[in-house]
Amino acid sequence: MRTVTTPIAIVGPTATGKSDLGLALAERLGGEIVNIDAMQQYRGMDIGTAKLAPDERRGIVHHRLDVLDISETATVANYQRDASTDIEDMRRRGVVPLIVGGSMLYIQSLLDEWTFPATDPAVRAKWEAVLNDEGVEAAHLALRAADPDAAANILPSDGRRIVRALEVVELTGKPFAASAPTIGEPRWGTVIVGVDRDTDELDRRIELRTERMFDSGLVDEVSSLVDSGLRDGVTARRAIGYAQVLAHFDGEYDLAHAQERALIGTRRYVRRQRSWFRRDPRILWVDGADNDLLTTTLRVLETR
RNA sequence: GGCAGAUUGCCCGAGCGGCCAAUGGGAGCGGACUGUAAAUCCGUCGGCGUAUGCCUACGUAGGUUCGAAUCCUACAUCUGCCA
Repeated sequence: MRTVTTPIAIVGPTATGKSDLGLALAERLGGEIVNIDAMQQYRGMDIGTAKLAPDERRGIVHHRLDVLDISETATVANYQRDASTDIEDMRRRGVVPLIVGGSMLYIQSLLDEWTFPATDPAVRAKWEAVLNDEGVEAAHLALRAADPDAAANILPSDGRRIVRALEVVELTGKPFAASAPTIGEPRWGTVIVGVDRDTDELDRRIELRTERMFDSGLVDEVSSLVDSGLRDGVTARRAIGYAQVLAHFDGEYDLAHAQERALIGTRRYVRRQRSWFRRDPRILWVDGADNDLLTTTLRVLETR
């Protein structure tokens, strides 16, 4: 049974209307927002991440927003720790935590109490060097020797995940579980609401939104972020929109093409989000196009 | 007006007599996913349907051949050069 401080998560593909719903619920229920979008954690990444401007936040407190410097590496484990602290504090204060965002891994690691093995820059650098110098086959071979089960579960071409597995095995001396833990009872009894929309309609929204981002200064934003170290980091520069504008700065293609690539990247991101969320049976889906989404959502919440 | 070259599946682009429903890439669609996750990676990709099967397809129409996306002819459209 949902209580006053049971967290509510608003998840789903990008551009469906999660932020608005989050705000409406926060106003109605007396809540605060916990952002669960990896890229919106970055200070200065505003236009391209569709971040709510301070004056659009209707006075609602937002957590986990603008908490990272552009050159810092965003990590799930840090997010998990910090967001948990925020949420527990809110519950003590009698505030409803509204967890709003679309970063799939972040959501699940927060609500399913995943424990992430440690990381070590030196060890990771070592395996990354193997990956870069000797190739992905060599890295996979190394993993096969160190942890056959993990190697069997990670495709021989997936360099990123091979490196992480090698890192974990070396640091912990234990095998790396290369698959996600089973979906269980959500932490804090969190109610998970998913917002989605008809694909054609969502595609149109994404197209409009991308156009608006480029028209309203995304290029300038990226350019000023470059000055403050965007290229030095490893996470922020890969964000959709930012990566394409950077490629444009590097002369890879013209601006129109950058915009086109950003649009396509967003669309594909939506597909990955859906494919991830589809397997989570706990999600209560609502339609972002609903004329009275707040009422519908409140009704859905009452069933829990 | 003349000469030369082009026309391939949703898009780009290989193929230049049989091994072609047609290499590649992109898009689309599906999937994986434990400290970069807006990341990283995989599959699929004419239709029917699962059969060493049928149908429809390489600009259009006809022809040569046992057999054509590939050769020939005409037409259409586009591009370059000459007028």
